Amino acid sequence: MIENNLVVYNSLSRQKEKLVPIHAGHIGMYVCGPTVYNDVHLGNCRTFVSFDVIYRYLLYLGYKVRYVRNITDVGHLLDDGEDRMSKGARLDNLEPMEVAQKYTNGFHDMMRIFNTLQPSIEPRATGHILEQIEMVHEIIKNGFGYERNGSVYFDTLKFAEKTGEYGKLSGRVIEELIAESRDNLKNQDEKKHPSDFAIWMKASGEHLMKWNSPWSVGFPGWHLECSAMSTKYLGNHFDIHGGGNDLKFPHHENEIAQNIGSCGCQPSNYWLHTNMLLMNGKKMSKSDGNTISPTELFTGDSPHVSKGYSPMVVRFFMLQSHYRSTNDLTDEALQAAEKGFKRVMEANKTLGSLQSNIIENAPLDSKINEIIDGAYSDMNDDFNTPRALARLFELVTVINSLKEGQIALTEVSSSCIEKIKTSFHAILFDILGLKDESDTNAGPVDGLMQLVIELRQLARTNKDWPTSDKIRDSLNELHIQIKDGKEGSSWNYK
RNA sequence: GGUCGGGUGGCCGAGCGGUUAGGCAGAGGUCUGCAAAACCUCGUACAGCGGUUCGAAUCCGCUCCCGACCUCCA
Repeated sequence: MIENNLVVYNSLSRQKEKLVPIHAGHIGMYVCGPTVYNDVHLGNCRTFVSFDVIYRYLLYLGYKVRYVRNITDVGHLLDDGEDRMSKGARLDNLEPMEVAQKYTNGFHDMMRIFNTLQPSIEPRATGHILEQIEMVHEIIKNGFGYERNGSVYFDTLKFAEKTGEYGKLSGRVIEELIAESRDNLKNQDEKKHPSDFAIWMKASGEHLMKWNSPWSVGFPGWHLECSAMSTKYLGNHFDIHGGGNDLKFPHHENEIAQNIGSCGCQPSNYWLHTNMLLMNGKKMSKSDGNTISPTELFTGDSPHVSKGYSPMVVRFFMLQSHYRSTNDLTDEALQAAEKGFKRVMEANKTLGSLQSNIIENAPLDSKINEIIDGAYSDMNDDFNTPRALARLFELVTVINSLKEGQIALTEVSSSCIEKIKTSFHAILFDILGLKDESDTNAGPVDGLMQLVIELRQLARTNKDWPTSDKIRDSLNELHIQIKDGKEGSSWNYK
């Protein structure tokens, strides 16, 4: 039995709740993955990085987590009724599955670049057509679905009347949906009610992706795959369901309707929603052009940034805001994140070489323990990464002070230093999922730099300042910074 | 128009009844051959107007701005 003090904000109840797993020690988590008809954009990345931290923290607490994140490769309609996959295929002159594979690969590459852990299961919508058809059966059997010309619709009005569940998550009232629903939707005339949505759609002749079903040759509705796949791999009722804020309605609302409509139970206890990534104050969005691709951000090839920022700097930047807050991406903010990130990573290196002779009960121990415990409390409070990071920066000051002698080594016990090492590492790498990008330069560079530093030190000892400064300045031009400390010099990439 | 969420110091961003958030930038200092790095100190803040309270950035009301969803989006 794992004890936790974890509190999460549940979108369903609109308040923070203690996380109590259905099965002690186990957590089932479903996160809506990407629709693979285009390159992933940064907004997707922010959401998946957020859930990556959530996943990592649950693992850190000791839970056995089944993390399911789907790939939607069918059923996602455009305004004109064309399937996204089919449209992608037509434009690129490819098989629909070729499109799906191409962008799935790209998505996976980007997830790796952002250092996210892979989900336990990554099911594809097209691999679960049978399960979806089965769910349509159940919904019809329970009286919440009706067929029109080979398509099947979910009867939202009847569902709302019978269960009172429709609209709870997104705060919508069915009468308002009647009044406000647009009438330019596909097959509007087939629906009994404007807010009804397709769970199975009959395919037109030229439609590329289609399957046989009792109702027609067609394809499943957009929301259905998540209901079917979460049920298949996590059961009728699981712990956490996550996704971007913009999926609350209609996607998640309809998902809930389908799950309750087919098996009678609310699929998930806790609904977690990430907020949007903004750029210059506006939602970053594929459709309105206010966007920068991850690659452009890394290379700096975009009018929105003055230079490139590394993946870990971007990840760090994202973690400096809370997942439920909007995060405004600006060049200035990224520069600040870059400096902060490097400072933390440098401190981590410094930490490795710190030693203390005092075994226990040194004067600063309790203060340091407070900072560390505080960081874990922050994570327990709905995964408050910006606060946890703030504590880490307090530790950075302690670490640097110990190194430079502003704090005497006798003021901190060796066991406390060990605790700093353990916690710093756990939070930074295991939980927040950051990594030190400068570590990748193994090979002869370290040895070379040692030699250069020794030669420069020789020059300095001889008061040969021109030589000493030439070495420093030339290295600087190569983006290598020399840092002269009390115990000799060290270096790092700028 | 409906629903929801915001407006915090130069920028980003936590907090959400009494405590220094933190990062970056800026000012002064320590250290240094000089510089950088590091450390120390400092500054200016809670959109506006009322109210509740011993006490409000934090609660209530009004006003003004901004954003999201309502239509594909993480």
